[in-house]
Formats: sequence, C-alpha cells, structure tokens
Amino acid sequence: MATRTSQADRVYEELRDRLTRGGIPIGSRIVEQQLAAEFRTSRTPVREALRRLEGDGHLTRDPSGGLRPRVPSVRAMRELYDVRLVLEDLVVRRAASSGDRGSLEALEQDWRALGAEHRAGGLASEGAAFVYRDEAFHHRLAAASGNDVAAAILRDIGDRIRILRIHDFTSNERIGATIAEHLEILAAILTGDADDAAGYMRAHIQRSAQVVRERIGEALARMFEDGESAGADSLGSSANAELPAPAGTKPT
Amino acid sequence: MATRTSQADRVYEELRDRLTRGGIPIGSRIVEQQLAAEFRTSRTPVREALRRLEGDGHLTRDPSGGLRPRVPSVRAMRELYDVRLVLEDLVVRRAASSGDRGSLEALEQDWRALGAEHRAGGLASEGAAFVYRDEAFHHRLAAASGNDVAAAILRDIGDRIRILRIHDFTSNERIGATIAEHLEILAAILTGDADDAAGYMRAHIQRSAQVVRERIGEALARMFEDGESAGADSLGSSANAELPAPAGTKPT
DNA sequence: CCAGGGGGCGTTGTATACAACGCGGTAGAC
DNA sequence: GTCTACCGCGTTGTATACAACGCCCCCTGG
Repeated sequence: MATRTSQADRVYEELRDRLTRGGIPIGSRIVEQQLAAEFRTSRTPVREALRRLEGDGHLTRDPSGGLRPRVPSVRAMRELYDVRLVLEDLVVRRAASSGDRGSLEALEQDWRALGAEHRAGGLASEGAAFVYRDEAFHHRLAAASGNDVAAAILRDIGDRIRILRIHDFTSNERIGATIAEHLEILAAILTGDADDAAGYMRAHIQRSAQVVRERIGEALARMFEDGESAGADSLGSSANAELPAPAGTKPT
Repeated sequence: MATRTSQADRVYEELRDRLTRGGIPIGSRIVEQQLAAEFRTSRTPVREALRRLEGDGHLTRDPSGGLRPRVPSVRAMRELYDVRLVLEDLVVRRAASSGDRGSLEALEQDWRALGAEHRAGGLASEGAAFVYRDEAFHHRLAAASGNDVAAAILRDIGDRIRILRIHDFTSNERIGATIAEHLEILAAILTGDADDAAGYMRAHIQRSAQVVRERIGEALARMFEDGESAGADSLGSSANAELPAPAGTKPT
C-alpha cells in the first residue's frame, strides 16, 4: 500500500541511519522545510520523525529551538561502554543457561564460515564495514538470549557507539581476533558454561573498548572533519560553520 | 510565550504520566481527536506526543492502525527486573568507587530522617504513595553514580515497572524494611565497599521483586501474559479494564 | 564611527482542510 | 431467512495556511 509504511516512518528510518552513521554534519541545523523538500513530502511527517529522533536522543535542540545532531561526548561513550558491558554479560549468561539453541548453533556456523573465509584472505578488504558483521553477531546473540528488553537496549547502545566502533576494525589483525573471540564465546555458551562465556564476553568487549579508547582522540577529530563529506550534501550545504559540539549532553 | 513549553510537550508529559500509572484503561483505543478536545488543542501536537510515546514503547498500534496502551507482559516484567538488577549493580559500584559524595551524604540524611519519621508513625498511611519516594531514592543514587546513561535507562525501566511496584508498599512493614535496606546500601557505598553495596542492592531488589511477585497473584499474572499483543480479549477479571471495542458505544 | 532601534525574513508551533482507508450497518437479492 | 454488496461515518495520514518568535541586517541618530 501507499501507506504500508507511512512517510513519517520512512523519514524516521532514513534520518536515523544517517545520524547513527555520522552522515549529517555535526553542528548543522536541521530544518524541517528542507527535509520535507528532500523527501518530497510535507513538514508534518518530517516533524513526527524529528520528534521521535529527539526522543531517541539522536537529536538535541539548541536554546533557540533549532535541532542539531547530538554528538556523543567522550564521557557518554565511556558510560555507554560500561552499560554495554554489564548487559552483554547478562545476555551471555542467559544465552548459556536458557538461550535458543538453534539460533546459537546457526550463529556459530556462520562465524565458523566467516573464520574460514578470513583465513583464506576473503575478508582482508572488509575494513570498517566489518563493524556491521560484528553488530549483527551481538544482535543475534542478544535475540537468542531471550531477553528482548536487554536486546533492545543493546541495539540502541549500538546505534550510539557505532560511530566509534567503526574505527575498531581498521586492522586485519583485529578482524581475526574478533572472529576468534566470538567463536570462543559461542563455544562456552553452547557448553552451558555461563561464567566462562561471560568472562570471554567481558574480555572481548574490554579489548575492543581498549582499541577504541586508544584512538578516541583521533576518532573524534575525524568525526569533526568528515561530517560534510559523508553523503548528506543536500543537508550540509551552507551551515557547517556552527558550534563544534556541546560536550555535555543533556536530555529532555 | 503563552507556551514556554509547547502544547506537544504538555500533552506528552501528561499522557506519559497516565500511561505509566495505569490511568488509561487497558485495551481502550486512543483517538487523536478526543485527546485534542480534552487538551484544548489541535490534533497536530497530540500526534507528536503520541508518536513519541509510541517510540518510548508506552503505546502500541493494532493492525488497523489504532493506538492502545501497551500492557507489559509478565515476561517483559521479568526481563525488566533482570536488566534493572545488573544496572543497579553497576550504578551502586560506581557510586561506591567514584560517586558524588555530597549527593550521597545528602541522600543518606534524607533517608535517616525518613526512618525517624516512620518510627514515629508518620509514614503509616503512606501506602502505595511510598513508591514515589522509593523511586526518588534510586534516581538520586543513579544520578550520584555519575553514569547518566545508566540513570536514564533505569528511569525508563522505572516508568515501565511502576505499575507493578505500586503493589510493593501496601504493608507498613515493607516500608520499614525498605528504609532499612536503603540505609544499608548507602552505608556500604559511603565506606567505599563496592561489593558489599552491590550485594545489598541485589538483595534489596530481589526482595522487592519477590513481594511484587507474591502480591500480583496468578489470575492477574495470566492477564498480563497476553498483554504484549494488544489483544485484550481475556481481561474480564481486571478491575478497571474496559473491552477494546464493545458494542458501538459512541463517545461524546 | 558606533550604538540602538526597527523591520524583514526564516523557522518553528499550531490549526485546519483534505484524502484514503477500514469498519459497520443496512438494504436488497436470492 | 441469510448472504452479499454498497454506502456512510469515523479515524488516521498528509498537506497547507496561519501565527508567534527570534535573529540578523540595515538604517538612523548621536
């Protein structure tokens, strides 16, 4: 149907994608009329999408009422990693004790195949795109754990840290290590050893966080530069000489 | 300036309050026009509020596009408590190791005073209203921990389980126990013993969850069981629930 | 030249009009 | 009597019109 997915939903999805991928210049003001024109629709659906994104925390409004992409502060990133750590721990334990065995075994198959492909050199050029495979792994694991609430929160956290995680897989070596770590976690889960699985998961995340942390300075710097070239030209046309980024994020 | 806070925000806040307090009959369809009339405004701000509430998970839409309050299933409740447990654990540890000492001491003072008041019989008639004091405790603790992300998630979880927690403080005895447990947690935090504090917190939450579980009763629990799917066919036993689409009763 | 005020313009907030769709009732045919 | 087709109404989705507000530029007076 014309409205199987409404205009508002379409705009929401698209904008969320852009925002979580850094596709919208930091500091640029978001103008309803502009988006309405770009999406060939009116302001009404655009407004609804923007409200939702604001509620999701992807947008923040400046004192004068303008909407801008919300830039995660370094501090928020650390907090997100802390929360992620305990939730992945929970999810892994649940998966080990009462997860959906079928999904877990399928997941293991896929990553075994991925490992073989990688050893054969097939993933050498994956680079930053590997982050999406990594995300999928964690999503599938969370789903298989049976705790949908935790899975939803982790998905949201993933959206917010993606922009940093992308810098996690720049080296081929890290890709190989990630595959090995994932398989290690899955093996422990499938043998039902919750403590072991949780331990591996914690180590995995902390290792990844460590890599990210080491580059967080340059990563942030790159975010600031890249904004414009990332594919939102029609949006970032004029206004990118705005405020850099409020370091402290303040919801509501 | 007549609207320092916009109409949409006003409607959003009010509806969220109602929804998280069970103030809107389960299964009742939410009609934009109706709300617009009630809030003396137009459909546009109401729509924005509804979209946000939908994004928050407080509303769900049935196949024909109608919005209805989302009733948490027993399963979702259990998942929420699981997530809450690990996040409160995290928050307590952070508070113990690097929390804002001033806030924590102020919090302890307040609850000491509350304890004295209770021993004097002052809170005897608080009853269900005590849940808001309890919530405030956990909010302040989360805020003092310094992890705003965790605090925000816990606040959201609080909104979603409030309707159950209200059943937690019907007995004066439970109020006293809660005060004692809170003080116990705070004492451990202030001495910097993260493990102890976390242990007390876990025990506290599990005890509270236990009470809730017992009070809910199986019949009511079964009613929640089918809640996730907005289909409200089997909720005849609920006190204030109304059937979704009874015979053509026309409003106003 | 500088400071202050005024007005135009852009943007957001709100209201209203219009279109599309589903649902239920009703009337007609068999 | 029952089944079906059609029509009317209510509701949501979308577009547009209007109002309020802030910002910035320019103009003017000192």
